[in-house]
Amino acid sequence: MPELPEVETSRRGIAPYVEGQTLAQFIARFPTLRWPIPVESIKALEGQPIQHVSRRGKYIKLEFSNAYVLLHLGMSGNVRIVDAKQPAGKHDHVDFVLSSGQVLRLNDPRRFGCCLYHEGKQPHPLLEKLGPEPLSDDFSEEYFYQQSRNKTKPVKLWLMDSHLVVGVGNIYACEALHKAGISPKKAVGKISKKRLMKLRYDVRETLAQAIEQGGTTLKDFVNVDGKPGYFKQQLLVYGREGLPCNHCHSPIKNIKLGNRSTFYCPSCQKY
DNA sequence: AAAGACACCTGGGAGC
DNA sequence: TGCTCCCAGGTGTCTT
Repeated sequence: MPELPEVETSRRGIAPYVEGQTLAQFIARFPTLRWPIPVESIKALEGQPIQHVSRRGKYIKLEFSNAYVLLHLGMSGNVRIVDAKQPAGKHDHVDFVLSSGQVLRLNDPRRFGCCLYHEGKQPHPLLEKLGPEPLSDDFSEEYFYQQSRNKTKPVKLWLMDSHLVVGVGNIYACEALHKAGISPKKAVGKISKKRLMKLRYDVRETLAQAIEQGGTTLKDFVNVDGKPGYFKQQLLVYGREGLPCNHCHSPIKNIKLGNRSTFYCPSCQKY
């Protein structure tokens, strides 16, 4: 489900209900998501306030005074704020019961997400090697250009590598490349500086617009209010195989790149 | 060093 | 109706 805009939408949705609340109780109904849930460590945080809900890439951090809980939504996860009396449904694996009587509830059918504990000065190992935030100044023109040189990877796979930049998943990689008019197969090292700068701009614009729209709902993504994201209406290529390109009316193609579906317009994105 | 394959897991839809 | 097969918003790890 979630790329950066969906995670940010989730973060913004839960923050007002969670920040400043004390963790009254931690409940894990399933022992393992992608990795085992460190139940004892997180339970030890009971009684402490959750000071801040932040985000790094596609990870959500629930920050306590001296530790944080790291959540990832994987492919199918979502977080909701529900009343404590609401019975847990299938795949409602984790509850953070709050002093308000509400619950931050993590649902993740495929269990590709995670719920981890971390303390100490160093960042969690999973966060350590992440590239810059795409909407931050660290994601600079110079950085983007320098990283691209002498690389033979198809540009789409390069864009989706979280060591380069975080948060760009399959949907937004396809969309940004379409806006930039670049073939997803093109070796990134062979793309001119001018076209790369356009791509960098389009990555940022696509993500920013999707955040504004509350993310993309393909199937079942909902924000904390239970509402879908509205960016799907603006998708230019993703999921539009065979339909006419909005720009040139050629049929959109779907090819496999790195084993992921890749939608593009073979006419607008020839090179 | 870098690219590619594979792994993890459930559910929905297509086709028979 | 029900079976099988394929596909899905991610990403760490192992193999070439």
